[in-house]
Amino acid sequence: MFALVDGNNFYVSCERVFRPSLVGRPVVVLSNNDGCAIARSNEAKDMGIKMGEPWFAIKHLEHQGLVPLSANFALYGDMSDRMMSLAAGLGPSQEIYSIDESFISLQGMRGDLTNRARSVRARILQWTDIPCGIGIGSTKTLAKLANHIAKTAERKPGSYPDILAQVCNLTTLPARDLNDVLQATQVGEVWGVGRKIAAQLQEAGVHTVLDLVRMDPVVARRRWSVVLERTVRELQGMQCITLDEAPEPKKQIACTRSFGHSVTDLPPLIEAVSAFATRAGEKLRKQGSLTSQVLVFAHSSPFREGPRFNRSVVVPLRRPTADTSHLVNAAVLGMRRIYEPGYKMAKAGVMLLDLAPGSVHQGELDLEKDQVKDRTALMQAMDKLNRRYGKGTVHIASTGPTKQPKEWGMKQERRTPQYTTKWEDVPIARA
DNA sequence: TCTGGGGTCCTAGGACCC
DNA sequence: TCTGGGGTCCTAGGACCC
Repeated sequence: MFALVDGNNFYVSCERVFRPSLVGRPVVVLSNNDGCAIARSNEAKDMGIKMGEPWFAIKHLEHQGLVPLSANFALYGDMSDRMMSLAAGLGPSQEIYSIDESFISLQGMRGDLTNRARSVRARILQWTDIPCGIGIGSTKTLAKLANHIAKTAERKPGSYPDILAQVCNLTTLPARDLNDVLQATQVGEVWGVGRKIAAQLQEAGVHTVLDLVRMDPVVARRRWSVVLERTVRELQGMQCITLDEAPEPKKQIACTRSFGHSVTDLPPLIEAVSAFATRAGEKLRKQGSLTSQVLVFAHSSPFREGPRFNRSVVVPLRRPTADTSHLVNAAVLGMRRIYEPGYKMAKAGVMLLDLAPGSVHQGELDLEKDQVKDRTALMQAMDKLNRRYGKGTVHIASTGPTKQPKEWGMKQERRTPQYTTKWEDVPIARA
């Protein structure tokens, strides 16, 4: 049996912790460059704002009280750590699935699990100020579904029985009530059923979750895929997806950004991919891997008129490495290769592919020992400085004096307020 | 004028090998 | 002139997730 603990409107809730005046008001958190809405408060959802909607299309709602905020990912990561450590108290093992969600195994747990979940939810709210929903089911897919019901029952009274609000335990629901709940839920709400598959299922007469539960898994596989077959079986209570406590290291690492305004010249593109390669290298060293292929891409805006540009190139490295200077060189080489004047670039990025375990100096066998030490020490020093003083404080100079991101039209990232960087610094509210 | 970023898994088809 | 069958690896693209 599994529980899924999920912070409500997570980024908005994090902002409200430090700005309580935003409680009860429509709030959106915007992506990089304030491009589009990536989190919405309930009030903002009620205004009809969709996930991912561009800011320019909803800007007029400011007159109606909509509050836009630039994202502060450092803060959200910090709040996430606190929420996760409290959620872990629900059961013996935990899988952190995303910044605001974790699955908890409830295997071997005795007693009233619904009550236990309610007290964990209350503790998270009291200690972090983050409201969350908890769903319990016999498989991860059912726990996800239960979580959806818990949040929807709270946000839209009458959509489901009130008793299921905030904490929804499907394992203790009488069969008839369970059927009612499944019938009241659209098939597209199921974890693993996206827009495309949902449309195909509707076409085939499968409208509600109840319809999907009653589908023959063999049919699901034949007409769709093994993925849908697994989903159907999970909904039927057969565990196909296991808890992943310690996720494998990433198989690829990306750093990509849209520009604040279009970029046509080569030098700013080179600076951009240099910065991306630097960031990607930090992530690479953090998980203890080496890369042997660097992919560089740039493209024009798919939303704008004009000549389209969309190119990428994979630059092989002489040997696996995690050395920022090699990554930057490869990224610059790649950008020079794909660049062509006359196009308005809207986005570029660097991806590290073909990752393998290893530390930075393993790829440097041809260097003298002292040089290896220097290299490693240099990379470590850079990582440390950047952690302490903020991303991009130090980086490899690839084209002379380095510029700040804002010169290619990007906003500086918001930083975690100093007083929230450590768990111990946070005053804990007492009952 | 203005439209996020970072991942995973699965499948089909081609290249290549014996 | 006749030209198999099976396996693996790689890549691109699609669908999904938050």
